[in-house]
Amino acid sequence: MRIGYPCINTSLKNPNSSTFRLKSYSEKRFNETVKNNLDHLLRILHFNKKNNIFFFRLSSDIIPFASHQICQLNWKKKFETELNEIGNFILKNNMRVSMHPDQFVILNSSNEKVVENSIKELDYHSNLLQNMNLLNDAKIQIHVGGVYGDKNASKNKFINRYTKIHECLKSRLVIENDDRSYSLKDCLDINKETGIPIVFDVFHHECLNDYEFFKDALTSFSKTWNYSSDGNPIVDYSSQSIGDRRGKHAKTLDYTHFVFYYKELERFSSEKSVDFDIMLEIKDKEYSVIRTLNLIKFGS
DNA sequence: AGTTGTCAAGCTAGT
DNA sequence: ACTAGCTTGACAACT
Repeated sequence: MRIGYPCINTSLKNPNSSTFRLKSYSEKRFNETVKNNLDHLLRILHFNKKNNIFFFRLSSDIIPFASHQICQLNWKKKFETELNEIGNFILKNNMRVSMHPDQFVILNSSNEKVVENSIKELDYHSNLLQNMNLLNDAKIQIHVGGVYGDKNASKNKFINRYTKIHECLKSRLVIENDDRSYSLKDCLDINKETGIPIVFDVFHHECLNDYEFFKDALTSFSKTWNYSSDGNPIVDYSSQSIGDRRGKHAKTLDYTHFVFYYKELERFSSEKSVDFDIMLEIKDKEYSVIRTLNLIKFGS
């Protein structure tokens, strides 16, 4: 079971800008920023290795404006060396990475322009992972999208759009249950039609579920993964930030809450011979991962 | 140096 | 009607 964190490492300082405004776009700025981001990513991966962290979510901002018209540079070619080096490091160390495109990626949107932009953005994510020569276990996770007042119609829209995307992207794309619109059960309905694997977010599942037993949820979601090609089923973990609005992530690890889920996963794992990878969506990032690794190793 | 308004992109629920 | 929140605040202009 690998445990990881998303996008940012709070221990390492990034001395340069990681992105810029569209207004500030220039080839020079672009090249400097991408170079800096890739160098920094490699530093994070080294940090992770040193701390026995083998799962990490790559920021979508590594190549700024990659899917925007303004970006006409062949960054895959220009940064081939860096991309290869990062990919080799990940593969050599049996690491896994994933990505989570932001909220503007809506495959089931009723606006064709939004869909078009979404596919461009997904292509960028797919190209980035592809150019690092990563395995198909490097997933791109998105939410199902909007409801638009008719969930069934919107689910079907997702299914139709998904069937039309190209195989390379398909081999990486996965959906995640969200906390307000599409529950695990909704995702399973979509999986039945498409075969798309499901990332199971346990916190979202607390917020929105269909009263299923937790064990049944684990069984059904893990079955959507073809372990040999997709890798271990991914679980997203976070907990409620106390006193804040429902769905807001906690700033630091809720020890008891995490242990409950970890033990459930561990038990399921040994019974069914399924291994999971857990993504900790906690504001203090690698610090919480290191705490959980110590907890598992030393039991305290 | 520190503060603050704004940033490519969508959608939902809460106020 | 407006805003917080979302996987992650951070850039850039201003004081």
